[in-house]
Amino acid sequence: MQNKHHSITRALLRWYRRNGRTLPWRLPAGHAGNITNAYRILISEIMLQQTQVSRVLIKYPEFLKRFPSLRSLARARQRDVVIAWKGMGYNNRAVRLHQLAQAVTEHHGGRIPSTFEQLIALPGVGRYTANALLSSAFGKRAAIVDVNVQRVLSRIFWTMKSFDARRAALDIWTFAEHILPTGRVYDWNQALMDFGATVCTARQPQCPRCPVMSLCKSRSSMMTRRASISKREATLNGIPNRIHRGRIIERLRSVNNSRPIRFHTLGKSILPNFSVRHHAWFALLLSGLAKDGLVRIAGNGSLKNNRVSLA
DNA sequence: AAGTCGGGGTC
DNA sequence: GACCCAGACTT
Repeated sequence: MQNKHHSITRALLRWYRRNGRTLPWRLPAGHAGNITNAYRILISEIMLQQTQVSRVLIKYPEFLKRFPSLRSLARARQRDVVIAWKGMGYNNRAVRLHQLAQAVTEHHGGRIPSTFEQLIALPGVGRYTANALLSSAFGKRAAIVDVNVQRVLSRIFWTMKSFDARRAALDIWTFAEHILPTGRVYDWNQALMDFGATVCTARQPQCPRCPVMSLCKSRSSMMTRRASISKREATLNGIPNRIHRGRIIERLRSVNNSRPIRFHTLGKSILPNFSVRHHAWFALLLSGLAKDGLVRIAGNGSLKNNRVSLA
């Protein structure tokens, strides 16, 4: 069994050397340990949370040009960070990233910390991102489990029948740490993610191109492990509230902050037929955005005369 | 443990 | 039109 792990590790590392993607935030295979800019890795990791590589590739250079260093990011106004975040989605990430930069400036002398406990204490940094930074920015031995690793490992080591998605989600971290190679951890982590993104894909896995097919528990089972049924979200006209939230932020990006937009004007730009019956719903969205620290609501008098801007 | 949080590409 | 995505955070 131990032998099998090693065979798989060897095969995937070999595959990665030949087929790994070249990405602007990544060191080439076999070059781990070179000097890396932790800030650049950080930006990539935050951007990549629930966001495809293809989109990050577009926004990454622009953002780095706008905020070349952690200090420049920490010094910036939050709304400028949110504006620079345009097109990325999940705008809360921009707020937390800005807070992170300020926390690092204040508590760590402007240097991104390099222990798990310090990293995971930072806003917007969870178990995955903390370990990804340890592995990618600091060359430490840390396992990571993202949606790719989750899928690749569960397919290789579990059959469809034996796979319990709920249990596996918890145990996969333990398992990933168990099979983590002693050396070349950085390449191994990158290899798992590239392999999941290009061969062992979610929808139509390219098993004929797989270097470990003969060792894979799920080979020939024709399974593409389906994601769990998505839940119903709160919607208006069938459009989830979070999409409307995004549209509000997008509208506010082009609003001069010294001249906040009126509640009613903002509403009409989001919903063409905006009227009184939408007021409660719209106010709920705005208060949520305010609670997240994304917008500021200046209230004077009635609801419809409130003025809104990016925080 | 379940909900919430974007947006754009793909099939 | 549903699925997918280098997750984090709240309740």
